[in-house]
Amino acid sequence: MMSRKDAAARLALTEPVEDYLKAIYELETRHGVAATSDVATALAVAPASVTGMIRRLAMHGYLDHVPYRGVQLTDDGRRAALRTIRRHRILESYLTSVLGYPWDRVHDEAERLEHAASDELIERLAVALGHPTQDPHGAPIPTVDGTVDERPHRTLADLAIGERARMVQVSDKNPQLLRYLAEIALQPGTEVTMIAKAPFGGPLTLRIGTADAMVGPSLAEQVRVEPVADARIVPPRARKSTTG
Amino acid sequence: MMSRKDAAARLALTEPVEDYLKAIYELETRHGVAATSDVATALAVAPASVTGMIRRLAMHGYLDHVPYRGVQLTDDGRRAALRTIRRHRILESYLTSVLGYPWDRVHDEAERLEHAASDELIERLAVALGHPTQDPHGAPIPTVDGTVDERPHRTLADLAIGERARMVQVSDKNPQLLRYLAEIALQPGTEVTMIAKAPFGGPLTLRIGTADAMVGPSLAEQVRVEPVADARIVPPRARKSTTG
DNA sequence: GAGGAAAGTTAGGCGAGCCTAAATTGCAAA
DNA sequence: TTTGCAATTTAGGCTCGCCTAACTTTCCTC
Repeated sequence: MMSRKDAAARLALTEPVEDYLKAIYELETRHGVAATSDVATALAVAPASVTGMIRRLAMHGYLDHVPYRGVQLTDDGRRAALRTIRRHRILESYLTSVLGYPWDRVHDEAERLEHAASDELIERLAVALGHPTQDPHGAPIPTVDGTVDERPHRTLADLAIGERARMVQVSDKNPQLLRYLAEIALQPGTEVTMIAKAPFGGPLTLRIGTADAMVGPSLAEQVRVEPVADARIVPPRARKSTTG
Repeated sequence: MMSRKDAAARLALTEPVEDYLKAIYELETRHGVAATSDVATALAVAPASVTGMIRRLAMHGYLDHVPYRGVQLTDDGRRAALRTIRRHRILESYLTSVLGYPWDRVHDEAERLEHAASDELIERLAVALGHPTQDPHGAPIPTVDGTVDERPHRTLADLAIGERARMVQVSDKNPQLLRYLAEIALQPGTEVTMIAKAPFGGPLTLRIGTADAMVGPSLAEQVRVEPVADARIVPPRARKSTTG
């Protein structure tokens, strides 16, 4: 009858606590489960530290933990995680749209601000942005009441030759990747056609606008896309000013 | 020869450390010295905790400490304090000017954000604001290289009857005071004339624009003013469109 | 089914910041 | 000059969040 502390003795949502909940949420939605060692990697912390924090989080009702078997967020845990993720993504949006940050440098800044900003600030930023639904990397922004449109996506690597798709999302955590994508003008909303795939994990050739770009398969796996219904290769000369 | 740790083992500027340096700086400039107990009060912490932190700060060269006698910031300590104060005041300016925060609610928000914001963010905000020199409460904003125009001011309570002055500054820490000042339209830049002073600590009568307001002496002591050179009571009908 | 590797947990420790209670010091008034 | 109070410091202890080292469990392979 005392496996969980009562709500009065709620665990403070300190910076580390918010980071753990967010990391666990992201691993759960991406891989179905959050392994202790994956959480440790994500937070750059020793596995033993994760076990310790998990016990504390479980004790306060943020997740269920079966030793050696795994961990599952409760509704409370998920709510707390989504609140932090909402903050992060709204901050990223504001930093890029209003303050002119390049998209490869907003992650670290948002990572720190998300713990310090009040709800009021976040909502004022959201209003200033016109209540955006996606952040600069295409990630959906959870609503205040904790719902997200987190649908599974195919990746660039999955596209068949000749298939056309719209880039929808990429992780915000790899600045080098983001800089390269900016270089080849591939960002959320951009349409892309798979031109060729070299065998045995060789490079993929993409058509982005009128230019071709070669990317490695590991990059392609990180870029999430949504196939475009009307999907044929259109020779450059046949398209006129659809974008400009 | 080892009273201070070498620069390599620099003390991390954590949130508490920045708060202590800021509080000590403010007490030093306001009262000449920073007493242990005053620091404790300012930070809502036990005096014994202050002693402990002071030892740590002294060990790392942020201040000089003579036990039982007092504390004095070094150049390093002052620099660190001013950096935090610059962040705080730029954040307050941005929150009011751009995001529409009322001036009585920016302090707490800035207090948390000042520790999380990067130098880059602060400078982008400063640029967006056109490099402001004062925050919404009239406090001077230190420059990046750590200089401030911190000149001593008279207070509203010091004004002689009939004397005219411009309101220059008020503390950002008392929301109720700030809300009342907003109510009687007294903010930095506003001109005010001392109409009457009731004896024995009684209320003071001020003329602000065309309206009169009564304020207590404790409020008047918190409002800093700068006498206006050309100082006579001007009847309302004699002034025409000097501001509009 | 038996090993062994990999994953996870427990044990024991550390520093930062905080606390209370018990000295100690300084100062001001008698 | 003494005395007593106020300010400060020391002593000892706490939690949080992290660590390494040693252990237990799981699971995969033979």
